[in-house]
Amino acid sequence: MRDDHTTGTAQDEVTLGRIETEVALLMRLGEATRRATGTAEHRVLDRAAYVILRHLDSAGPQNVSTLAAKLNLDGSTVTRQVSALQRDGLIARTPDPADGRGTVISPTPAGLQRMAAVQAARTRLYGDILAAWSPDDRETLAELLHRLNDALESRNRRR
Amino acid sequence: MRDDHTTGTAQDEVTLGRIETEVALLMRLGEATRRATGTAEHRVLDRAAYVILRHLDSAGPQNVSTLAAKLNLDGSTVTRQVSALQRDGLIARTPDPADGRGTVISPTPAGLQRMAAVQAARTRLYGDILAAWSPDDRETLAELLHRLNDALESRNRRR
DNA sequence: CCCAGATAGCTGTATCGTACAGGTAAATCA
DNA sequence: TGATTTACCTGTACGATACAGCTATCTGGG
Repeated sequence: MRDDHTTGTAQDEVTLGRIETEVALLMRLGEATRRATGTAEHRVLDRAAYVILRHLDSAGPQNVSTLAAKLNLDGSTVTRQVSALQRDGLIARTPDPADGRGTVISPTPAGLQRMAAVQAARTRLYGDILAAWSPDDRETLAELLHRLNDALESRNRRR
Repeated sequence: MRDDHTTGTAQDEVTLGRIETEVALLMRLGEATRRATGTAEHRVLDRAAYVILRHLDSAGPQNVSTLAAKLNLDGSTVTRQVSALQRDGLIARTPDPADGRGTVISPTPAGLQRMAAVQAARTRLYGDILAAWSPDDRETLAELLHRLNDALESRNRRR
């Protein structure tokens, strides 16, 4: 990459460009990995379902709109995801006692179990991928990714 | 399922779990950001088109199969992406002089210009998001993401 | 108390990215 | 040269998503 861009210390521009590149690449690779890994056996839980179950697990039962807002998804999308999850017995819908329009979505034991299995498989996968890394580097990666996500999230919220 | 995995220290398991979580989150946020950012003005170039143009830019003109292999995509997918790019004047197809079955895909000036614009916008976005970060931290993030991608890629290739 | 608006969720429809199966034409090899 | 492989395209299907429009319910000002 040449120094196309003037502003700020050139070095910083370069670094930002690298980050942009690497994030784009990671998204592509992550998708490919998920596709390759999932197709085989745990086709059981596609990406959307997994994030919904994770969120329900960590944030507790909640209704569709809340879920949609948290996940940055349209309500209709979540409605459909949730329907599929219910069909598969992974979540339950109960009428919201406090609001006749709402339904509260909660994970079923089967759903939690399924989610945990996928999570464990993914964690194992990362263990495999990062086998050669030092604990320190892993720690730093986790930390920086966390901060990156925080930054992305607060920026998304701000607009 | 505690230390199913032996090798190491519970702490390491925890770190792997965090990495798994953060990567999943990043993919979701990245999608959301792209959607939010892109819709407004540079709806000009969706994700798939962008990665294709980037690849053509960095790796030079090449035919559909090569491109598909590099991008971990099915040939038919790339065929269609390329058709759309051609329709929009962003790439050109020329018959492969060395192989009558093949077509060589190359970016047009318009395509490169468009790609550079999107790339610059994204880089600017990261500059914005990471405004509060020290150059050192940015550098480390870029470096670790690069190593993570390398690891993911070689793992994908290996199977 | 009632109605006007807001909100929760669902359904219809559309788009995008992707895969797989099957076709045709060109290349290659035994 | 004929069988096989390769490169690409087309048909079809699916998953994830958005937006628009619908119904049922809630809520706040008269």
